[in-house]
Amino acid sequence: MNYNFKRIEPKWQMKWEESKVFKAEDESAKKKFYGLVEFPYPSGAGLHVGHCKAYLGLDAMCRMLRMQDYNVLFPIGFDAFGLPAENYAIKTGIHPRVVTDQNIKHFTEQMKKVGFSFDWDRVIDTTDPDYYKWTQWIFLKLFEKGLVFKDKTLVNYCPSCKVVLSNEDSQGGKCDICHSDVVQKSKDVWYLRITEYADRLLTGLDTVEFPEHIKQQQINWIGKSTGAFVDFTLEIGSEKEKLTVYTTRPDTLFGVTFMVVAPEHPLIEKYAAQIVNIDEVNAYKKECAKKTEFERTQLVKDKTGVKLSGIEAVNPVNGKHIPVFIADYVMMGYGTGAIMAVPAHDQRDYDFAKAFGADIIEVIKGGDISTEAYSGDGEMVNSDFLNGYTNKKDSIARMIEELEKMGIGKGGVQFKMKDWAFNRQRYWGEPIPIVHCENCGNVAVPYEELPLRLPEVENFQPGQDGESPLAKLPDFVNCTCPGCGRPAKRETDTMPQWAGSSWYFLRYCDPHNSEAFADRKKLDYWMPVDHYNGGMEHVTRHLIYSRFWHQFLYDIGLVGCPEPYAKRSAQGLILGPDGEKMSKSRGNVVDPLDIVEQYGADTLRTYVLFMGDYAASAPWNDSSLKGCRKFLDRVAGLTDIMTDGAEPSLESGLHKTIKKVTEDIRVMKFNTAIAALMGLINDIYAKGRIGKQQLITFIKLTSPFAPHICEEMYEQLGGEGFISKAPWPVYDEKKTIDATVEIAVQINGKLRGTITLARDIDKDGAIAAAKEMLADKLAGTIVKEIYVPGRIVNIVVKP
RNA sequence: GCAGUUGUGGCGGAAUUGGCAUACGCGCAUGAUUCAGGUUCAUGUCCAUGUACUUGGGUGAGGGUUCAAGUCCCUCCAACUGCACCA
Repeated sequence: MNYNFKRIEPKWQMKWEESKVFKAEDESAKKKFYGLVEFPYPSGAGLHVGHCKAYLGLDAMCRMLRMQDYNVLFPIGFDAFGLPAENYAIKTGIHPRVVTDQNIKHFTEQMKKVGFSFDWDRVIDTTDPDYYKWTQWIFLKLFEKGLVFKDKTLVNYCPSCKVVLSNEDSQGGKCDICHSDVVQKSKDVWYLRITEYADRLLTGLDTVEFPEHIKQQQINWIGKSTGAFVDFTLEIGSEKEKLTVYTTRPDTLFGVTFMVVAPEHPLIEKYAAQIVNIDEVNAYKKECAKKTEFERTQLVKDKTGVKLSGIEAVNPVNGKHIPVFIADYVMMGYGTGAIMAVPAHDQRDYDFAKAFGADIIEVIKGGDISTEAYSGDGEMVNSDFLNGYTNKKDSIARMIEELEKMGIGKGGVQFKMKDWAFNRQRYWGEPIPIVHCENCGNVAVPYEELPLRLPEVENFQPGQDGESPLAKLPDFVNCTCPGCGRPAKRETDTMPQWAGSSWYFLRYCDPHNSEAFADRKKLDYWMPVDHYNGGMEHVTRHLIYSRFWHQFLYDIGLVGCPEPYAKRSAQGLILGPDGEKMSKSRGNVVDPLDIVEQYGADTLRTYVLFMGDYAASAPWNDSSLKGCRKFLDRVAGLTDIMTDGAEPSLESGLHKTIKKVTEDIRVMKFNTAIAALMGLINDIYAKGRIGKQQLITFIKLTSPFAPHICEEMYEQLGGEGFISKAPWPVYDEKKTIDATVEIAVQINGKLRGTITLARDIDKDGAIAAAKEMLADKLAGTIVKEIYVPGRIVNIVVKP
């Protein structure tokens, strides 16, 4: 057959669309499979080869499963809220809606040209009011259940540009845009109480099939630690104040020689009048405020700080008076913002003690505290009732017991994960459906008023004091309070981009529902997602956020399964031909549509999946791509050597290949599946002929990778309907087993030749045959004879 | 620093989980087809040695277990990714 992809590919793409070949049925007696890929942000740059790799893996899998008679849901959509469209609007004045619609159209065309088997009737767009209505609805449910709260926090703010800056945009304490000094400004922030779900997010991992390294990243991100809260007493002149610290080693309490509080700790303002060196302290605070989080963590070695003169702390277990410092190695955002310092057994405290001349008291034997802190195990000393303990677990348990008895502390846990800051001072996002009323406080917009539509604006620049552009619209801001009917003001911030993607997999189950975010019956049928593939960059934030939303919806009885994703995988990056990460500035970007144009979508598809281990990154290679094109040319050419009857000598290889391809696609080993097909086609050409039915089997196996050419061949061979819906080949186990096997023959583990023997030969027979072959090489006495059936004979001799 | 992953030909990568290392593809070499380039086809291609049959060596380095190690154990080294003063 003459392989003309420019004619074949559009032809089949159109037929698939017209016949809705990939439409998922909401009711079916078939087994269901829900394959999910991360929906793209429709950027102006268009489809990237990275998108192609991410989608092609599951596309091949879904194509095979459909042929295996599964009811497959393989949807796609657009995560279209976000900064690029807004920044473009600021620059050009073109509304983000216009740009987003253009980009979605462009992306859709491009994806169709690659031949993904998406169900195009289920496309969703997070910026569509019919969609974000339900994003807002779920937000209000969270609000209703007390999982949304407002708090003040310090943000980086540029007084000149009047915008809130991210840490990245404010390095060195200077605004990235105008280079004026950035100040720390107190700002109201909406939080989602995700920490409430921290434990659930951890334990849920035991019930899902994620690769170990992905689980580990989530575990690290959540960052659970167990320890204790201990109350110290501060003496400030004649006043007393409780200061609670969090520690993972309460058993080292007798080794505490000073305390440290974070520079932002409220204690300092509260007792400013009593702190003798308050000027010095304030100067230090100012220094710290200038440093970004990033810089603070860079200066790991040099410990800085200031002693709080006029304040002393009392160690609750021995009554010792110890000094209190502020230092920026203690973070306000973790634990209680204050620590008890045990320099003998914590390297940071040790470094600080050396720099500031504090005492170092050993309470665990085993190290040399004259040179560094010792954090290993050992016998407890200088510790009153803990003396003699050698096991960390026991001494910690005993100390917590004593603390609780004395009423000065208790066991507790801490998480690194913080509550989720859920507002942005931006235009192009879901409006937060809250009204501020002087009388009633923060009031939810009534459910029936959703969606709260994003109003039209003329100017997309942020407003005064870094407010959202929405704050400039009196018609939007001024409203009446849903509670008391008095004049009130709307929240003008919008949700972060993570919002829309936190539940999109639910909407795919029932994308056009106007009564609910999805019909419960349909959710129960499709959920959980059977396989979710995406990038490594999303395994912490997006994956955790969406698990959290789903767990919440489960708790309030709106979804039927506790975890949204049964299985997760992550594809590796495609690097540029130079082995570096693809980027515009490097000029090493490969445009998938160029490849489709020049070589055809089937070549692109086959190559991307053949490149190497799906989960590993690999550089793009044009020559290797041509190799895949050659393979497809050879596939097309098979019709020229086709015969009516089957070629018997191909049967065994064909059945082995069915087995290999079927198993490999299921576990995402696409590269070896394609290699097996290449091996088989070499064999077919060597034989010079292939039977018609054998050829049909071969193209069915190839079709998940190169669907267009296979559809075309299937049609020419008289196949009914679409190959995409044809039954997947089944292998006959008997035919995958050869009657004879080649067995390696070794002496002392070294290969000395091979012999071909009957598969079912017994040990004696195999060894006898091997000895016969080795007759002239067997010198010395035979010590041992090993036969691994079907594999190897090893004869151990001693000279 | 901590955690995770990975080290196999000139390159991308295979290896039924302890059993013939380098499947498949690229590249390269030789030959055929072609006016020529390209394409296509055939053969070869881990390294060393030999005319061939052969014989050594070989999976980041070093050691160990085993009849047998890319695979298991110990000690290093390197690279990548994530987190990072988390008390």
